[in-house]
Amino acid sequence: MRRAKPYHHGNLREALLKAAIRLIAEVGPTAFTLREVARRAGVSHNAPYRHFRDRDDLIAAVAAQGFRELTRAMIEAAEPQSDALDRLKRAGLGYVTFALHRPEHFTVMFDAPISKRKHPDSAAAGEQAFETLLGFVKSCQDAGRLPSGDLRRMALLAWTMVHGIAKLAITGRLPFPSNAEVLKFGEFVIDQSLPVSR
Amino acid sequence: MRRAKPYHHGNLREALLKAAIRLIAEVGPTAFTLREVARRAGVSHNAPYRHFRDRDDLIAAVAAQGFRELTRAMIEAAEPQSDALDRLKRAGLGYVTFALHRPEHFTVMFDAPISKRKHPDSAAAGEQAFETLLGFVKSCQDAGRLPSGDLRRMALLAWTMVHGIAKLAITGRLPFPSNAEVLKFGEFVIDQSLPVSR
DNA sequence: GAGTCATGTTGCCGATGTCAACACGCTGGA
DNA sequence: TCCAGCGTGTTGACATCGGCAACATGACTC
Repeated sequence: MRRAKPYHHGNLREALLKAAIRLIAEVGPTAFTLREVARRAGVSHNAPYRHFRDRDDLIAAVAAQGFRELTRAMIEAAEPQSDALDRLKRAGLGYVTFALHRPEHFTVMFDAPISKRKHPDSAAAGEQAFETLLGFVKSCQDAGRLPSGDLRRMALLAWTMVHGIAKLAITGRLPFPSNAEVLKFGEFVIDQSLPVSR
Repeated sequence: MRRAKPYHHGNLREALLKAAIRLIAEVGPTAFTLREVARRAGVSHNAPYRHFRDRDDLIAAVAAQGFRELTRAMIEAAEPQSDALDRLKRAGLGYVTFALHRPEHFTVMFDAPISKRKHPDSAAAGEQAFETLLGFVKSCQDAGRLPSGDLRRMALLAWTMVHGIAKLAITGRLPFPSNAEVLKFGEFVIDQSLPVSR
């Protein structure tokens, strides 16, 4: 029979990360507290320091995890489509959808002051998310669905659009009552701004 | 001869607001501290409570002030132009420029969790900023420089663009080393996405 | 079987937000 | 003219937080 409370947790790092993500979703990145995370993981207030350098380090880990999930969300959203341009659009809407479903997590990823130097893994995960979006744009160019031109610039244009919508929606600045309407607006913006030959 | 330290400050509310804005610019919205603001204004740590309900209330006041300045920045940026479309573009670039020059202040305005119910003045200032942008779009429609259509939707499109650029640039996500290049990219995005008849 | 090291714990520190009680001094009515 | 009331600022206290140091536990190695 197992001890009710073994001295060593076994997989504390994972548990802390999960608890942190849930706590941030509940109370927001500002009210988020290292000690509360420890409490929820059932360990003492100092146990987290064995796995994360400090509060910011845990937050950076949360951000990195978020970027990985965002990358997957875009890929999965594009999956069902076969046309390159449709795939790009879906990926963009997947980006917005992720932000709508996990606004606090998204906020941590983009607005928490995370030093790239001190948290290179988080930065790398962020760049991979962008590279994913860039891949979809490149596919469009290769398939002749978008004008060949400065690839990076076009990807940044797409990113600007979806990010703008996501941030405005999250902070309650868009006058749309439902996520569905936000996404409809998202489609409008994407269609409007992509330089598809018309 | 005046007392060196009169018991009553005279204009403490203004002084606190200014100190808060400067402090946020220096250390960011997260590290921002009520007590440090009081210290800089030369009053005790509890004096601010006579003018602001709590920390969030002061932050909301900072945000409101920021929105007023943003509104003015857009208007002044548009000023020199006579063509309606040029005025809209300049206003948009003014929005981005404001964000680039005062990133922490901008962050407070849009990313601090400010309750609209508890801080209606801040919300009102934010809406006025949007109404200003909307006015520029309407002028374009009236002058036939933009297709007449859903005015609000078009204004939201414009807002999405400039906000997306601003946020990405502020958080160091755009690969442009100078503000000038960010603004050049901004022009590209605006030209690309505004449905000017071509 | 003993020692070593990663992993948790307890105790402590200074700083913060906020509440309560008190101090000052302007202003207006007797 | 005086004093009472009230707006404004101060002092003191408390719980909580992030983080450091010292100690406890127990798994793995030789």
